[in-house]
Amino acid sequence: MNDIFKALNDATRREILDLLKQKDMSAGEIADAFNISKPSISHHLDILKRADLITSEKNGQFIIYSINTTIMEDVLQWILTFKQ
Amino acid sequence: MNDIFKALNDATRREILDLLKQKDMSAGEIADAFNISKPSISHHLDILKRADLITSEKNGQFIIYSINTTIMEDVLQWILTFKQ
DNA sequence: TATATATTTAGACAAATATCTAAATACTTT
DNA sequence: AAAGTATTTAGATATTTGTCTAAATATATA
Repeated sequence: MNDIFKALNDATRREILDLLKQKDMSAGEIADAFNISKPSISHHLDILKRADLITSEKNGQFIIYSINTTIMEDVLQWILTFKQ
Repeated sequence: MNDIFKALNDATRREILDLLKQKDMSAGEIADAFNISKPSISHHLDILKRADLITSEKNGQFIIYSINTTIMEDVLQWILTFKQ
């Protein structure tokens, strides 16, 4: 839970998730969507991956990232404990 | 949304919310539940309050904190955008 | 009014974080 | 094999964060 909230505590990373919600993307495509250096985006992707919020798969010289919605379920459950 | 995720990105603050989920508590009662100084807890309460996750009301020399579940709805909605 | 209790504010400090540039690794193409 | 493209790793740096102690503020009580 710590890793998840840590990962979500950054606007850039939340935007990355918003992008991946729409379609899988390579690291480069993701980086192109931001005004931030590729190494920094790579670091953000690493944090998201450690939190299991995304997965990656190598495809030739590209690395394709996908969102992992099952982890969101954990957050959802935590939030729901406050809903009554 | 930034303030909310920032507030949730700390185990102590999430525990404070878990406590307040059960009942309203004074700052002192909350502090007593942790092995952390009162000023530090006061600081955590401030961050939770800025995020609107809790409210406070003065009662004599005590300040009583309550959870504000309506803000959780915002997080819930954000999470739900990933659920399909 | 003086003392005790509850809480916050102020200021300091070590640890964590987001960012950068330069270099390394891995794959593709010529 | 050499050159180009994609991505990460390494190392540096400024900012943010969580914590502390000491002091200030506010209320209650003797």
